[in-house]
Amino acid sequence: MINFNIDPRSGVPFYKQIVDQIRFGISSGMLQVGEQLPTVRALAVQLKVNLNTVSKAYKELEIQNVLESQQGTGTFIGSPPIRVDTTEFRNKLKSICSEFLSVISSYGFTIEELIDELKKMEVKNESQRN
Amino acid sequence: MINFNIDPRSGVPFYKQIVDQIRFGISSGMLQVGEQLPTVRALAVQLKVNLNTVSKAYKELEIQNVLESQQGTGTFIGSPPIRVDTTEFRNKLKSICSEFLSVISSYGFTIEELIDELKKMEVKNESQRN
Amino acid sequence: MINFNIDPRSGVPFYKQIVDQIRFGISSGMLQVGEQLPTVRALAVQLKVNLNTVSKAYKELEIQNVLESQQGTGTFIGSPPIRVDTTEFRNKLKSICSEFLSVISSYGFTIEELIDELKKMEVKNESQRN
Amino acid sequence: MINFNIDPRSGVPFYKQIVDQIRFGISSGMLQVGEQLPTVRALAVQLKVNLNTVSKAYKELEIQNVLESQQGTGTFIGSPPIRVDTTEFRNKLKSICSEFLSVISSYGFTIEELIDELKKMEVKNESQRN
DNA sequence: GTGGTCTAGACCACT
DNA sequence: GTGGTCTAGACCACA
Repeated sequence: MINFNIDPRSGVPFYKQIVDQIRFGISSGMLQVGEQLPTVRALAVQLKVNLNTVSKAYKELEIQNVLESQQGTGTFIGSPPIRVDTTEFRNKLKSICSEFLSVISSYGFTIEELIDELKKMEVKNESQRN
Repeated sequence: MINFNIDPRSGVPFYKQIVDQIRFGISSGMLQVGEQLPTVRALAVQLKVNLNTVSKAYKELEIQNVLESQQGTGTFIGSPPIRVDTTEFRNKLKSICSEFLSVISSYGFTIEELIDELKKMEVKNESQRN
Repeated sequence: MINFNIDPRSGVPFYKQIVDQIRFGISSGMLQVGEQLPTVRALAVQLKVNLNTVSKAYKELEIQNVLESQQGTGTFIGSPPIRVDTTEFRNKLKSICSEFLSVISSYGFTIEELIDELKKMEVKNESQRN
Repeated sequence: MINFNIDPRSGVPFYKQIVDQIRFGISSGMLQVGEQLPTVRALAVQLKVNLNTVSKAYKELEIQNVLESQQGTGTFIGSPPIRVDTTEFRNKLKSICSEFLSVISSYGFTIEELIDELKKMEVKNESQRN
């Protein structure tokens, strides 16, 4: 189960925030394979967003085989996809990092501080998983 | 001097790619305080984008006091801002990291891979600076 | 709500006139935190300027954290920033005043006339706020 | 005699900064009617700006009858113009004030603080004149 | 319907 | 030749 949460001020599209939280929930172990997600309607009410917004998020994850919908029963976590390690994929990582560094440098943080912060989070995540 | 480069397929707005590269150039030491940037026209031609797009990028950085433009003279790297270290600031780092982790995990990358990638960039910058 | 108004003969850029009026609206209490501004299209039509011009004005204020835009939703007044009171800040006020005095004196106005005019504006704002 | 001074970071055009300083010098009593100004060449060297820039400033003030040039002898302060108090003029004051308030509010200052600062400057100016 | 981005092309202001 | 502004019109992303 996830504690969903939308931040309207982050600039990240609502539907994408939902997508990200589900993906993160899975990769962090908070969401298990086969587990049922809240209904579109329930989540929309909870997050105070439009029904279409939640629907869009679920649909995107279905297309990517992260979720599985069964008519009349609900939406469930699918089995984890096999990781394909193409150069295109590695470049994606680089480009995300580059953009990210731009953001943190606009706040005056250094790469070192960033790595330190990420390491803290890494440790925290591991302890949660055990 | 920077080797500017636009990737039209990345989905990132052109003007933002320019902003990112300038920010990255400054934080990595490739661009020095007072250094002149290419003219808006020259960069527009080089990147094969419209003049306004470059102008928009320069303008954004000028508002944020990263660049300084003088009509009739050119655009230059401004002096770096003084770092104010409040708890609010540290929290900002956490929230950015958190959002960022959500993005990378949605692509299936782990925190470890991310940190490795960032360390590479850090080393690269340092060797460039010397 | 503001009664927007563009003076094409003032020499001040259109987008800047919009920026000024929004800023003034906020500091005078005419615009409240969270309040929605006219849509870019609506304001463009009303002022008979191009959509991009309004967009540019909104964007500038968004970069400065004065406004918050949500794609698909609208543009809203953001919360005011926390005031940091350094000596550097006080000096900034002096330098702005100095530059300003230079401008008004170039039109033949005296400091006294200026202060009178500012006081009128101050009073006007207070009565509007009640 | 004036201590001329150009601030490239202020955003105000160089030639306008010169114009403003001369006008302010006159209205504050630092420059007296008939007094000779530095030659175009001398001022250009002193301020490290282009010769054309100083020339443009002097020419603008000549047109407005603030300065008088005598070929071969130099440039002098002319007699003060008669103040014409049209409504157009009063509106100009209002529009300058409005723009100015926008600037100070972008730094988080209030009208009250501004008026206080201006009053201080008023007193200072008067004591200088006596 | 909302904001975001981009182009092509024009004209202006400043150095 | 430098940056600054504006228009008209197009297409995209989001709620």
